[in-house]
Amino acid sequence: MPELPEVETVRRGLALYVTGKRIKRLEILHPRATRSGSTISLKSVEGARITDVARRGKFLWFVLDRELALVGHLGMSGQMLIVPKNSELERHTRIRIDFGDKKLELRFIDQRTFGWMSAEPLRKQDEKYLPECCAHIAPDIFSEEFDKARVIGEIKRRKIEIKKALLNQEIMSGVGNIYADEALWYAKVHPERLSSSLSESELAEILRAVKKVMKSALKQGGTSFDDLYINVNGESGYFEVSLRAYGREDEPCRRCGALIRRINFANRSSHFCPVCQRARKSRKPAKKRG
DNA sequence: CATCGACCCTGCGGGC
DNA sequence: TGCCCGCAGGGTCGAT
Repeated sequence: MPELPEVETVRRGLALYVTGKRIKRLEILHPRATRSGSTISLKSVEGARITDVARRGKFLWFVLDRELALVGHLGMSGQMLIVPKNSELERHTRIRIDFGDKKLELRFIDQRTFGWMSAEPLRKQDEKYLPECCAHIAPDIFSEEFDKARVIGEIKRRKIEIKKALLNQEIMSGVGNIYADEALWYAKVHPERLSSSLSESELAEILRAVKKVMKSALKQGGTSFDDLYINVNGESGYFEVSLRAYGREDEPCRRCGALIRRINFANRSSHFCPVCQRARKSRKPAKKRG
């Protein structure tokens, strides 16, 4: 369930260890660990030196000293761990990367195999180089290229539920099911409100909430580092104590005390306060008929 | 083109 | 105790 804050936490942890190192050997332990549709063999990154670790939304990649990037997506359950080479192989280890280090190696572990790694050519986009598989992903709210007015326009011109718009990585990236629920709770907007019906100020408020929620998660996620053993666990970044909506079905809203509701939404669920987050902005008393 | 919904996958927990 | 089913969900792709 890693969303932007978790992926950024992983990126920072990885950068501490891998920057400057050379990929000596990459071993693929599961056929689904590589991105289907990728044309370049993952093994072709062997021999490359890593100059940086970059991220856009939930995608992260090793910047290499060649016209290629090693991209990773954690999917639902992916983890990237820097662990002792002689430690027992976790059951769901999909990829191992040897940097020629005597003691440590990188392991990509992914129980549900929605995650992957891929060697991707670079494509120039707005004076920046992006891996091909990330070219369609919009900038995230912390990126320099983030354009608030454009995002608000993109949301307003669509006729979809606001939560769907928040989850659409081509409008704005990095937001997943958990932080979408949280942000909508803070902004007091019902997840099923039609995107085109929202005012500019409501959308600006939602974006503020998205930033606030992810910023505070990032702050907490960034504290668990250790120079010797970097546990960059994609799932460790959630702090259930601070969640206001997600996973709180039938628990009291921390603002008004009403019970949080859960509804089905596109193969998953939405959590919201039925009182703070009205489906319509104003509620007129129901007219009696007949 | 825009939007929707099925699908990929595994582990876990509830119901019986 | 053990089986079955639903649920968790990011991204992609085919259908409408």
